[in-house]
Formats: sequence, structure tokens, C-alpha cells
Amino acid sequence: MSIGDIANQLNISKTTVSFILNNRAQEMRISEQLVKRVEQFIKEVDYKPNPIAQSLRTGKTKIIGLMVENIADPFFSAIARHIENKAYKSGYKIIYCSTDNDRDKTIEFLDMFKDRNVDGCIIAPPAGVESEIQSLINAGMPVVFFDRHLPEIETDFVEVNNYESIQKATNMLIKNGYQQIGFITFASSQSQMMGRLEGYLTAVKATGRQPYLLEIQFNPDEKVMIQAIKGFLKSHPQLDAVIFSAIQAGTNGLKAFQQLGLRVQTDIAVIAFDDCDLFELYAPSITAISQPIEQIAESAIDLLLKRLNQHKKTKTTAHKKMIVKTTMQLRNSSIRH
Amino acid sequence: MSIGDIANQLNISKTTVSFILNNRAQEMRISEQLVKRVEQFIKEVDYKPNPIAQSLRTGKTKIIGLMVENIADPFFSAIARHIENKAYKSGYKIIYCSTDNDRDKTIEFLDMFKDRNVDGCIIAPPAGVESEIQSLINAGMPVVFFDRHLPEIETDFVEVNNYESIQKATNMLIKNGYQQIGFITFASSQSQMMGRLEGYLTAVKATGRQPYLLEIQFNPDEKVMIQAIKGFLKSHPQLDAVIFSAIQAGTNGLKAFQQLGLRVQTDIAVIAFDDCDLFELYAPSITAISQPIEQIAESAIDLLLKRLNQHKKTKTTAHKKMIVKTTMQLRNSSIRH
DNA sequence: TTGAAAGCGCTAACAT
DNA sequence: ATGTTAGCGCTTTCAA
Repeated sequence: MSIGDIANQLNISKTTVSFILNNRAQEMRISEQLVKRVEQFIKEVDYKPNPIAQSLRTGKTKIIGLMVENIADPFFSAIARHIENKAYKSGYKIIYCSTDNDRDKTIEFLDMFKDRNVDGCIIAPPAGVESEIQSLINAGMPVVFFDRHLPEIETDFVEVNNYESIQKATNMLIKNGYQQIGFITFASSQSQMMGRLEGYLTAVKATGRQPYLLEIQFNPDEKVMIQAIKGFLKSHPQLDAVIFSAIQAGTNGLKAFQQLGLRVQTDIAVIAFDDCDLFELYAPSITAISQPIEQIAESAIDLLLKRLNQHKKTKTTAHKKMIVKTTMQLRNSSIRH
Repeated sequence: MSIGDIANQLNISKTTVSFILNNRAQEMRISEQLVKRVEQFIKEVDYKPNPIAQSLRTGKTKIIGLMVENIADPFFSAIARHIENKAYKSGYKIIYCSTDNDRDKTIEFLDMFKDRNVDGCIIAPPAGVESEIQSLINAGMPVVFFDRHLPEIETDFVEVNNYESIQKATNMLIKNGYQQIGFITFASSQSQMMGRLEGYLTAVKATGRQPYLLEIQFNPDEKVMIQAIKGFLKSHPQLDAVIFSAIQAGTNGLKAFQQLGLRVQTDIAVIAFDDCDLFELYAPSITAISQPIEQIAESAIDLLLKRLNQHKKTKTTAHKKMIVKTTMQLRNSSIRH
């Protein structure tokens, strides 16, 4: 059943039907009566326009590209869920992909977004794809970053206050009397990881303390990561507190503690960036910096939808850089035993 | 840059270019030389065919619809990740959506899959959408179920041995001397949940014991679920062991224990269906039935890809019902203190 | 107010 | 072996 069939059956032209379908009946001064008749008929036969034909004609696909680091990561999958909710409500579908922070994969996906003509995209960008993203933007694609951003690229983004969050956490440990505070993170040049690292270094150096830093090469095999953490802990027995910069660092860190027989809180204080059930239920419970996931997701999709709608009217408004706040979930792991 | 432009610039016809692009040069006996020239040119200008135009013409979109219960659920997001990997390798993109086991939402998504002309779909179906899915299948859409299936619908599916897994777990508790074993699950008519419940009931009844059953109305608000579990535990103080039928039951169950001051292992033994870091790191560690997530995902996408390819040749081969096996992760929570 | 027709980019039947 | 052309279903300009 196509628009032509409808036109035939009602003995009118495709044009008229199309105008009515696109809510331009009034504008085109089509008689109320005819509009009613057409709408009635469309409902009767349950006609739905073919979105592919629409896309070919209009250049719009009503599809959003969502590019995360890894959809299996609870942070990103939670983000995906909230984005899905809002996007579908606005008539958009979502194509997702996981970059693993891999440059080549990312570039392939960016090409795919362009080829497939997605209307816009929401991206947690790895470093090193600046020029590709820039040319996407130059080609007119609305792009929103989240979780991190690329400083060279001028576009909307949503990020948390990474620097302040970790700085504050570090200062709290210092205030609680911890002397030798380690920071376990992943080797990364992404803005959010750099922010967290800087927050730690600033706080530690401000008190004249020595920083103890482990930058793990990210590895999907958790055994390798645990091994790296164990090595670091063994070679720095003086540590009385440690901050984990991300959820995988935190959970693998706890496993490393367990394997080494290190007792959290008693032997070593802990604060983790990102929160989860594990941290709440662990004994002792783990102090965590929780991100406002829903707010991040909603802001990202809102920013994108705004761009998608505004296309009709004017051109570019200034790009929004949103920094949203984390919350410290104060638990037992960061309190003197 | 379209196929027409290429044809013009090379002074040949669109057809020739199209045949070459679609690897039918040999079949159409196009000269090696011309093929080379065209391929060279295409590489030079980095031409990519417009997938939307292709879709309109061929009716194929190279898009797979993935319908899960909730993409934010770690089980489903892990599944999504593995499916993504394989699908992209075969040139398919994925549109995902979360049903929340809601019938109306599901039907909307099914319509969307049809309207959008996805080439096939992978679905964790809620109950009550049998006729809609059947008509989708009748319309020629390849459908693969996973995690659960709809008994009335004849199609490929992948599921774990739910019944045996829980039966075995229950028997293990019995053998370990536990007398009053409870089962905490969600009210659901889905095949996987029914299987687990039956496994429990069968094992308990076989020994003449009384079943203690809590069927929680699934509620996104975890406070409500915890409350339900607490109520059940309080009204059944005789329980010395409990089996959780799903991950949300397990984690919320642990929270309920904690709030009630019940000590796992000392006061009550625990086995949980589904595994996670929390269960491994909890003190005491929680015995869990882990699903072979990668195998489930790979089987599902393999089954679908097979259907998608076979379309070309013959019609229907018999539908595959795959039952894959869970693994019992034996830990401390199910062992007498 | 409504209709005819071009054209989005592609594939493939048919013609040469 | 290569070219011409219809048509997938839609939107929109132009004409009536």
C-alpha cells in the first residue's frame, strides 16, 4: 500500500495525499472535507509511509547514531537506555556502536554514520579522531559529545566535573589523615581521565605530598589489569589510601586487594569514581563518586534534538558546554577504622 | 557523487558501473580492463553507494532489529555487545530497543521493525505478543528469540537450560542439608522464568518438602522490590536457604538481607541465577549460576545471519531450538558455615 | 484547491 | 559486452 494506491482509490492525486500526510493541508488550502476523507481512509487501511522512500527524498532518516566506548559497560548502557527513551518519544531510532576507544573502529563508524545518513550523533569520542569528526561536522552533521570532549572541536558536549570531584575526594582523604594516597587509572589522553588525574595531582601536590600513580594500559582481559594493580600495590606498601579513577579500576582493584589479602578500610582506604551495587554492598561499603547518569543522557539527547529541530529555522547558535556535578556517596571505605 | 556521475565521467552507463559494484562483472562478461578502470576510479573518488537508495530498490536495509528487555541490564547489554561485534563484521547495523516486557511498547517496536524494513530481528519476547510476531514472521521477516521463547511460535531460538539449572541448584542445597528452601522470583509467564520456577518446585516436591515461593511484581523502583523481599523473609523466619531466580532478585535480595541484619551463609544460604562481580566479591562470596552470555549472543546472531543468507537460495529449513548450558559458580554462600 | 511530473540514487529487465 | 530505461515510494515545484 503506497501513497499512489491511496490516491487512486480515492480518485485524487498523490500530491494531495502527501500534503495531508505532512500536515500541510491547511497551508495548501485543501478542503476540510477531503482531509477528513483521506485521514479516515488512511486509518482504515492502516497506511504508514515508507520511511526509506522518505529518507531518499528528504535526506533525513530519523535515525540517531550513538557511539559509546562499550555498550556492555554499565555506565554506557544506562546512558543508552535513557537516550533511547527520549529519542523514541521524538520519533527517532538509534543505531549504536562500541568503539573500545579504538581509532580505526571509530573512524569506520563515523563513515558509517555519514553513509547511512543518520540525522545526528551522540558520541563518547576517543582521542585521535579530531579531523574526521570535524569534517563530519563541516558536512552539516549535528554532533554531541558526552563523558568526554575533544578540546579542538567546537560542538555541544556534556561532561561531569571530573577535576573537582577527584580533587575534593583527595582532599577529603587528606583531611581524614591519610598520608600516602595512590591513584589508579588508565593510560588515556581523554579529557575526562585527564581531568580526574589532574584533580588528584593538584590536591596531592598542594600539600607537598608525593603522588603515587598507576596508569594501566587498558586491557579487556581483567586478569591482566588485576595483575597490574597487584604489582603496583606490592611495590608501594606504604600506601594507606587509594583512589580509583573509573569503574573497571575499582572492581578490579577490589579483586586485587582480595587476592593480596589487603583489607579495605583496615589496611587501606578507598574511594572509587563511578558507583554501583557492588560498592554499596561490599564489606566495608566503598565510598564512591557517582555520576548523574540520567542527567548526562538527557542533556545529551536534548542538545541533539534541539540541533535537529533548529535546522529548519536558523543556522548555528553557540555550542553548549555542559558540566554536570557528581555526588559523593560517603561510605565506610574512606573513614579511619 | 552518484553512480550516474561515475558513469558520465567514465563515459559508460550506470548499468555497467552497477554490475561491477555488485560483483556481477564476470557474469555480465564485462572486460577485465573496464572493471579495473572503474574500480580504480571508485577508489580514487572514494565513492560509496547510497545505502538508502539501495534499500529502496532492493527492499534490504542491512539493519538488524535488536529487542531486549532493558539495554541497561548487564545481561542484555553484554548480549548486545557480542551481537554488535558479529553483526558489523557481516555488514549489518543494529537498531536496538528496550521493551520493559511491556506488551504495547513491544508491539510498537515490532511495527517499527516492519516499517523500517529491518532485514531480521533478534528478540527477547515478552508474553502476549504472539500474534504480532507471528504476522511479522508470516510477512517473511526472519526472527530469532533468545533468553526465552514463545511456545506457540515456530522460529529459531536460544535459551539456557533453566529448568535443570535450578533443579540442580535446589538439589545441591538439599544435599548440603538445608531444610527450608525459598525461591524468590518475579511474577512472569515467560518461558525462562517458568522453567526456573518449575525446576525449583520439582526438586522441592520430590523430597516431600514444602515450597516457599515469592513472586514479586516486577517494579523498576528497587525500593519496592527490596520491601517485598523483606516482607517475605520476615514472614518466613524458618528459611535456611533461598534461591534467587534472576540478577535483580539477587542484588535486591542481598540488600534486603543487609537491611534485616541477616547474615548470608551463617543465617541463610544463597544461590543466585546469573553471575556478576558483586557475587564474586561479596563476603561471603555468592554461589551463582552463570549464563554463557557470549555463546547465547553468538548463537542468536549466527542463526539470524544464516537465515538472512539462505533467503537467496532455498526457502525454509527447520527451525533450530538451541539450549545452552549454564555453569554453577560454586562459592561460599551455599556451603554450611 | 488539486494534479502532473520530476527526481532522490539505485538495480535489473530488456534491448542492442 | 554495454546501454536504455522503468520503477522502488516519496516530496515538491510548477501548472492548471
